[in-house]
Amino acid sequence: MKDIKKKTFEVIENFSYKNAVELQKNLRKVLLKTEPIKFKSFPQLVAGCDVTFLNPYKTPTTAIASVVILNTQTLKSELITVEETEVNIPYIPTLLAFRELPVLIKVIEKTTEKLSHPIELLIVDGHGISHPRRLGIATHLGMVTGIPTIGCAKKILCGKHFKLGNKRGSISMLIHETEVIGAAVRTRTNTKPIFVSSGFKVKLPFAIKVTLKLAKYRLPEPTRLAHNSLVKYRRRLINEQSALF
DNA sequence: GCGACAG
DNA sequence: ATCTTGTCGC
Repeated sequence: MKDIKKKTFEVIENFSYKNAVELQKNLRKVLLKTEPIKFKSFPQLVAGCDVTFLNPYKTPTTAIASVVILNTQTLKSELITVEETEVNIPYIPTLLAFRELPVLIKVIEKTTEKLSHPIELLIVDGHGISHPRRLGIATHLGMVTGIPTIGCAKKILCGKHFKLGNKRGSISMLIHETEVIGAAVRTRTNTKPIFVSSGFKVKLPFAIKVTLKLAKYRLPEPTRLAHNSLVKYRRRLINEQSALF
């Protein structure tokens, strides 16, 4: 996957809409030749990641990313890593990955240095293949790092689904152009569903199973805790800055 | 042509 | 994605 990382940074460093879309289409072809992993047992540790920005409406700005390693038995975090990077690409629908990937790759590499084994499974805040070109950020990140990933988004990017039951565990397939691209999953009774999809090397049924097992609240614990850690980190950064004068 | 559009 | 108070419902 060394080549994929290189190509990704080439597009980011000389960014254009056309080149970004072209890379997604090429990665899609590679993905179709990739065999999913067979998980023999439920992983002991599952990672989750999220990104925030110092000023989300301004470009360039500072991107901050967090990875949480979660113990799936206790649902407690075992390790939290945060990293920062400058970003020059704005948010463009369907091209989110090009804005958030550099800081995510950085924080994942830092996390891996601290661990004795590679990350077995990673839940990403965003879509996997439930994307117009089937190449959302969760899929792209998995292909760059080689880590099996699951996409968990709070809103639909594309596709439709039938109504869900109101109870936790209710599911409805997300369909786009007659294809199943993911699922709307009710992780909490009487709460809006989230949208789960295969990212990299993980099949949809397992992605749904993991998501439901790790979701105490609306979002699965790995991504929820990653987001919480970023809220605290960002607040601290902003307080330090305003305390300077 | 128009609207929709993860974070 | 951020900011922001109270308010409603489980």
